[in-house]
Amino acid sequence: MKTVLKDALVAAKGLLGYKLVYETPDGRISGYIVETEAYMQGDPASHSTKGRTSRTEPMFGTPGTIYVYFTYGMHYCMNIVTGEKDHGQAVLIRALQPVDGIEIMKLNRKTQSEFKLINGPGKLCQALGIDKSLSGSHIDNGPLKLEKGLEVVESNIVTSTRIGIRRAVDMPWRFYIKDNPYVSRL
DNA sequence: CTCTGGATTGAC
DNA sequence: TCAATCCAGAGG
Repeated sequence: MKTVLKDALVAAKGLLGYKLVYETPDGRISGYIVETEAYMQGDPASHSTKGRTSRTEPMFGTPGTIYVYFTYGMHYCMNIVTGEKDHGQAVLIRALQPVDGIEIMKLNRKTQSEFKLINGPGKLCQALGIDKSLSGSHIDNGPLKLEKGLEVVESNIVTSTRIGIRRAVDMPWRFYIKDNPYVSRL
């Protein structure tokens, strides 16, 4: 795990196929990571680019720290911090292929379609029931964990530009599993 | 304190 | 194509 989180670009690709697991009082919710985006140190599109603030403080923590932020007045998005402590790098988890707790997620998301359950960063947090309170926790000692999942070979990874950002729009730092029906979009 | 805009989503 | 909805961050 340590090597996977060595750097945001390495992690964004390397985390594809990993199983993201969330232990809740109602049961285990999990899914395979199928889509990610890297936010680098000094990246104009990253929340960390302007330095430490109360919101982005977790981004400067040790690799494996969870960073959750609230946006557009209604959505949470979840990241896993990578790289060295104090570098401010992270990987945005954009989509999962549902594995455990599918019924719970359908209730959380108010939809029956398994394909629209977690095919976007805001939907991911809604499906799992994640909010800001998890920001700053760590995958090694919190309710949110990573486990080995699918094997994904380099030739099955598609690279593209990131979605929804205004700055650094040309950086090819979004990655997803080729032909996977659970990604947010092609 | 006020103002602006956003790593989104779902409805039209 | 666009409104919903509210907080972080910047500026006064």
